[in-house]
Amino acid sequence: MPARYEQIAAELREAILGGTYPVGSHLPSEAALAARHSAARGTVRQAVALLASEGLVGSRQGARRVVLRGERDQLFGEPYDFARWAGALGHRAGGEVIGRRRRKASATEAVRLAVCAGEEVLSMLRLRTLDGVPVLVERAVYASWVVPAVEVLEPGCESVVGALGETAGLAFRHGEHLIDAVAAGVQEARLLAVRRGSPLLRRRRLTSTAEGRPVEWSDDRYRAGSVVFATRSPGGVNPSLAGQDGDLR
Amino acid sequence: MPARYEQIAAELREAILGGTYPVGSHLPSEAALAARHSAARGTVRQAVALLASEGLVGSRQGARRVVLRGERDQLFGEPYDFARWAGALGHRAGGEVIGRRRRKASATEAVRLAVCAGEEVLSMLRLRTLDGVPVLVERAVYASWVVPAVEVLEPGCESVVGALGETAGLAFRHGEHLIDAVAAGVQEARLLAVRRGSPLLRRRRLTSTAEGRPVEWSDDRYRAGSVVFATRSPGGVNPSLAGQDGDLR
DNA sequence: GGACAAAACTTGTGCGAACAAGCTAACGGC
DNA sequence: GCCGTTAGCTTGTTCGCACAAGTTTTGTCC
Repeated sequence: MPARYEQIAAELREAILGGTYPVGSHLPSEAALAARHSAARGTVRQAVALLASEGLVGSRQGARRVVLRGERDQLFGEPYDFARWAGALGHRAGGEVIGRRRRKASATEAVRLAVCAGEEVLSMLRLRTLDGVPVLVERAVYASWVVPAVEVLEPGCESVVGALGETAGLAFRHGEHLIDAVAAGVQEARLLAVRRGSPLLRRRRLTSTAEGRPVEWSDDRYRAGSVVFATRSPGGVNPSLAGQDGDLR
Repeated sequence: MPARYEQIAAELREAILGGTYPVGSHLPSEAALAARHSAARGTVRQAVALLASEGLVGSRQGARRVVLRGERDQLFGEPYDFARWAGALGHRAGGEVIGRRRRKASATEAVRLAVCAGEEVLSMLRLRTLDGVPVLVERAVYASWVVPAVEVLEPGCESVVGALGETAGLAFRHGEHLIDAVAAGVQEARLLAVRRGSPLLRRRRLTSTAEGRPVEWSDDRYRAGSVVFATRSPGGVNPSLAGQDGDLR
């Protein structure tokens, strides 16, 4: 059973999304909510803090909380899962594994995955499609300690992260994203059916366990025009200067 | 004076960044921190929750908190300010205003800025440079209620947001970002000194006051290779399908 | 020594109270 | 009617306590 404050948050969230509290309207006061749910004010505050972190409500000392958004945006805060994401948006995800092999970790990969340099990792190249249209080239590297669990998965498996969550009982969260634009190379142009040099949106992402242990480091390149990344700010999108490999410094 | 939990958080943050608690090490227990600062455990929990939201520490029920990062990344959570950002990274920001005029808000702009459709807004086109190299074309639109405050600023003003914060006493935070890749058009190619069709990283961003009132809606296009956007996940980067205008749905 | 069980420790959740700080609306004087 | 003051409401911060749930260490038995 979820925690009490999560229940209250879920109820409020549904009410907001369902239109009971339209955008711009005020939420009931914490005292009122506490009375309604027979909970302490602190518990209610935990609930609304959750909604605030999702960007649904805003607050100002002294004034009642205001509803800022009336629609959920897709999968906020959840770890990346292409298949689930596409499904939630009513589209059909497909794809194929172009290549999969073990090799030694590069210096950057070793740092990202917090493994020793030269340790063996699993490298995987995948093409993802949306409703049959190729939209994404994914180059993922898995940390050595999950390689056995990943290798037993059938190559056609659509969601490595999802499957690992079930078989290995691991909870994931995303750690970091580095986003920039690059020109399509020869291989990407062929796979995505675009001209060489046309713009691609690149996202390098690190998936970690809930405790912060890195699992997967991936370089994803999206065809321009196919997807838009959305983010809200407390949580912060921050430009940083690009180095040779665009690492954070 | 900042709140108690912010002081404790700041102290812990400095200790982590300063190497007192190296990456991978454990933080003292909440009880120990509470005793050291003569504060209640709840207050300490608020402090470490802040650090956790910044991605500096992780936690697991029953086990001590672990330090996840030892370096601050640039300006996390702060509202966008090109000049300040560049300065913090040791680079010289420059730029010029190409155009500035009042006009009626488009439908999208009206929605974004939460003003009535057709209301007058201030449109501004700017070229930004880093160490003399053009890196960014910025097309910003300001909500009518701040137009007077914006117009009195000299055109050479490097930081509109910063200036408004000082003159009007407004506190800002970012609301939303939409990030994708586009090909350079004729104007952008000329301004950024790249070939037409070469990849640009586009970020459309909404800046709001702390209470959630929209102030600025801007379409920023960065030359590929010049910047990388970084973000951490609780706070969420979420791909969404691209519509005609890439709006969230 | 090694495996198992218990104890000690640590974080997660929840309650209730109190005061501070800021906002709103009602009230009263002009 | 208009405006300033005031009283009441609402959120922000802090305290202290208690128990639940999970982890780590200790200790014991074989």
